[in-house]
Amino acid sequence: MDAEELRRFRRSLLAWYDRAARDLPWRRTHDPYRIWISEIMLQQTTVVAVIPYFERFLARFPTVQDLAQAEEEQVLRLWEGLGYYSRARNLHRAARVVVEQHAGEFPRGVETLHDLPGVGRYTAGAIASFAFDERAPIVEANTQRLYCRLLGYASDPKSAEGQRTLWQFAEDVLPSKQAGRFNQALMELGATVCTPKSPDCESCPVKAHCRALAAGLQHAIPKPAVRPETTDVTHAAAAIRHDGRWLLRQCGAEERWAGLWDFPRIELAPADAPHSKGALTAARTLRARRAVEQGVARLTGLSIEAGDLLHQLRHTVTRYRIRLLCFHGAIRATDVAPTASEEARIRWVHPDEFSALPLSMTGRKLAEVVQGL
DNA sequence: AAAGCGTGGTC
DNA sequence: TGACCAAGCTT
Repeated sequence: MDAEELRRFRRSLLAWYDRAARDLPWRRTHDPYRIWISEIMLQQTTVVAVIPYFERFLARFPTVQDLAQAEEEQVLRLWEGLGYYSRARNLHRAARVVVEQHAGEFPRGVETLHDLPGVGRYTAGAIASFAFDERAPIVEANTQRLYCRLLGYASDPKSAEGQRTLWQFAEDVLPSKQAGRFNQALMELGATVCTPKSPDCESCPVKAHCRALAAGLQHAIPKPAVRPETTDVTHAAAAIRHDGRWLLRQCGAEERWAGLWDFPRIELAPADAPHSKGALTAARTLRARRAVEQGVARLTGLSIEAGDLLHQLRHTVTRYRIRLLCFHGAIRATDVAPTASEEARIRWVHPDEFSALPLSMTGRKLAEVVQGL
């Protein structure tokens, strides 16, 4: 676009945003802390899912100081069910950086923001422009799709060349004033008009500037990403009660759901697991029980006996379809002591206290099952 | 630089 | 039911 077309584009977009903008909680403030929280929560997550988490999180941690002083486990507890839990751990770390290295004052400037844990190129630009009105470009899912269509960019937007092209456009298109509002308008257009499946080009305020529409390619652009196929896996867990309390274990740093609590759970070798759609034969059930006994011993240092199957469930996560077999379990001997590191990761929990811990998805589902026992 | 990381909604 | 998608970042 030449300078004149750029001016018309900006004017049309802002005029549309004036009447079409959704009223979202994080659009009612310029507080960088609140904007930061919202941006982290919104990473790969829908607006509808985020809103209740956002309100609850801010009520519990109104300032960056409150967040920095909290225990990580309490931060994770407010994140439970939102997914991508490294976001919560990074958020907590970053709050401590802001308090300790920036005197509790949120840093300005894309580069300083980018240094915070969990803040990448997009999020740094978002905070800088929304909170401080800096002229910082952004590219995320909505704007990536929008820019691709406006430019008629038909190659892979995720490639190095694609990213160079899109970030360059994101910068070129930004006005020198009201950059934050303009970035919001770009995203809003992508989210509500220039949508993935059936873009509403008829009512688009900038359709006159869209190369994809001019070529009739709005459905073919952007080029869809190739997705990895999902793999079937079987996990086995043990539900072990002692004095009315259940044995839970905190997932380790290298595991899925790191930092969250779950019933002791292992992945079964294919030989010990039922075929993905097949029935669980007696022989395989027995092998799964032996495997979960060994697994619990390794994870907790406790000797247990696995009994009948208590519950089965399926859960899909990223690229794995997990089939979970949960067995009743009983402590075999009381004189076995976990090592210190195992000890730190296991807890006997009364059902009334489940809600005080951040639970993994499988932990949450099984907690619900054992509530009724 | 490719792979890992969650969950819920929609079509 | 399953594929697709959502205000990405880290290693």
